[in-house]
Amino acid sequence: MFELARFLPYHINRTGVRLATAFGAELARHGLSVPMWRVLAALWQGGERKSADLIVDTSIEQSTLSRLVTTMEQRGMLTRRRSNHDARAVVVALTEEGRRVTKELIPYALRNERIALRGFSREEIDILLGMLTRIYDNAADLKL
Amino acid sequence: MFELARFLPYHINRTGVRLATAFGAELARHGLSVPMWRVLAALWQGGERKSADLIVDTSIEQSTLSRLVTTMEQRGMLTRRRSNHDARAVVVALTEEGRRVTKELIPYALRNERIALRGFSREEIDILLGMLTRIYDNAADLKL
DNA sequence: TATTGTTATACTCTATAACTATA
DNA sequence: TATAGTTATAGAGTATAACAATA
Repeated sequence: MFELARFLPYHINRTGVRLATAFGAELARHGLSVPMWRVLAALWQGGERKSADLIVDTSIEQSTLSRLVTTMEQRGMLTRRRSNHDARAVVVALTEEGRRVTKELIPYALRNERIALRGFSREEIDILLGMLTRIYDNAADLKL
Repeated sequence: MFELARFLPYHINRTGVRLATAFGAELARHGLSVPMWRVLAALWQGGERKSADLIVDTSIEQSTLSRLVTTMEQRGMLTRRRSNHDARAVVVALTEEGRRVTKELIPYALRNERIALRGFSREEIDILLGMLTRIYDNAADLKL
């Protein structure tokens, strides 16, 4: 009827916690938190995103993101400016320093991923990422 | 070099956050948090676990778990007693009320899982759970 | 001395709502 | 009126270390 060992959210959670804890320790040595890394990683491609996009990209809640961006702005990792197209929206962009620290951390992130996926074929990884995307999309229908 | 869309921790995190947020809303209507549900779910099979086991089962950090158990004990969901075999260890057990609320929540949990896994075959689910377990095991080697 | 768990502290993230500004 | 974001506040989780009890 209900077996924890076959319950998907259980497996997702424990795997996610383990990955985040390990990388979080490395991030802490660089003075960063995991949510900060998520913002940097989301900004890495393209270099800038609207706040609304960052909420989607990072799964960080709006008010948390707003203050996180303030902190990171104060530390010189990114800039915040109003959008030209819609002055209600805010565009967040990496600074040179933000790019530097992100570039410095990417090898650690990829190394951890490689270890986590040890023994997986390229094909298996594609299948896994596809499944996680399908679940993410399906879960949009879960009622709050 | 680094693509967020192909980065495993990114997919794990956003899927986990979405699942936890949706079920957390249901739990809140029962006066519970997601970590509380994790404790209940871990205790469901067998009805009791040592604190050290619960840390593994729930991925909740030791001091957080200790106070969480205190809260749940005060609310009558579970009991805490010293182990007979080793009086350093604490055994946590569901009360009748704890069993009742867990039993009440299981259908919601299973319903959410069913929606999240919509379109998946039984075979695919087995493959997915197997992959997540392999990643979890591999990730034990990540250095902190 | 080592292990299991509790408590204290400071910090971060979340949730909610009130607020500001722009549309 | 609606939308994007900020700020305020309270609550919950995390990290670390100090502490107590037991081995």
